[in-house]
Amino acid sequence: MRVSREQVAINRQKILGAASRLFRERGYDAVTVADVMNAAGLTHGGFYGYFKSKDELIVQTLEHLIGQGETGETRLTHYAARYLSGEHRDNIADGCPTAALGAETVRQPPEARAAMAAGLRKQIERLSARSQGDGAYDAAQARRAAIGGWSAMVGAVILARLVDDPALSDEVLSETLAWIEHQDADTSASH
Amino acid sequence: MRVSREQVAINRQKILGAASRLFRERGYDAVTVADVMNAAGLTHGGFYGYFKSKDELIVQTLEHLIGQGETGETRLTHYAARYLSGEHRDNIADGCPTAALGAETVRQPPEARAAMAAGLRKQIERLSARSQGDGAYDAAQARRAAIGGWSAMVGAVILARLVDDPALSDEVLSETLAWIEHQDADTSASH
DNA sequence: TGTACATCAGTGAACGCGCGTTCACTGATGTAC
DNA sequence: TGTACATCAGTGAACGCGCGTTCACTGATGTAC
Repeated sequence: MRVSREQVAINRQKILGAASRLFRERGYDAVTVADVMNAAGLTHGGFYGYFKSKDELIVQTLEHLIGQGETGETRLTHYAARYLSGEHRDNIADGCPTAALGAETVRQPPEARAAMAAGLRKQIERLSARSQGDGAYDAAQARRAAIGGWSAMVGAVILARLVDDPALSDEVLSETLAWIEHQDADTSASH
Repeated sequence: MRVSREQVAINRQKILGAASRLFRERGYDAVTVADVMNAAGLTHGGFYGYFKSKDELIVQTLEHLIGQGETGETRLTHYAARYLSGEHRDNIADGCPTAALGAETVRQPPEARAAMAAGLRKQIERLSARSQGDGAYDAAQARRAAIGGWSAMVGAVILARLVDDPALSDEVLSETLAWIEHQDADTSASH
């Protein structure tokens, strides 16, 4: 049964939203086209009216995820405090796409990697932008802190999710946060 | 055709070796049982004489990888210099199992996660063990540096492999290394 | 040490299942008058 | 504004393929005498 243009646009968003959650939760391979369509309230046959292939869905889902620009905190240590929380670790379906899918995206189509790379650039710039008033602060140093801090955040969340012992998992998050904070305090103070 | 006991032991090692490389290179799902057996010089039918299932192969491969204790450098910054090199980034098949497979192992059997968790503990201890002669050096601080530094290494290699722009990829590696070195110098100097 | 038989590692065909993808069909939407 | 027809979004059965796993068979190894 045909459906209004407006509904088509809504359904497209529903499909991308469902794929965004499912891919992060289970990885690309373990999610079927039927899974995504069912989660969006449709049947699998209609999928190819929206996307040419599952690969194209992967690419567009990543672009969708990267596109929805994160708002809010950009200061490194404040950002890290939220990123390295138990809530983020435990909510992979709504969490950072890089931590959930970055490692497997290496083996995905070039367009998928390109979307992830664009996200990384964006993230480095976001975290490099220091507050006003430290004009003397070296831009190169801010960029270095953004790259190093971001690497540590992504790695720590991956490790914390991997580990089966809750105490060790918590320790990875809290110690990495403390390490980033220490680094940041030191760097900022050096001017 | 039957084969000597000795040959069986050799074949088992060949299978684990082939699986070690293939899983890191392509991920668990994209590697078939037949791929592994062919790479080991056998045919797929013989697989179930060695392992109960593909899942068991995954677990035993991880234990095999974790088990072969890394020798060599344990000082954080020296270790990081090798880890954050272009060679390591470009040789995923022989590289760090955590960087290659850590993220997807979250969705694998509990035994697989347990093997990875054991590897993490080992790695934290290895990198926490400071050289003799800084007895005054705080053990908690060494552990923090090991956890933070290791998170940054794993994250950076994953990001560097993901990114399609070679310049940005190199920058992620070198800046993360510089960041770890800076952190370490500062921490060590504080005593 | 030799011989005869039992064992069992490896082979390759076959099975069953689930997945991505296609397709004929349905019926509501959009459009032309 | 109403009516008649064309369009096309969504459905669900079906297809083809590749994968994990099983199995009957083969022939070299291991063992008992």
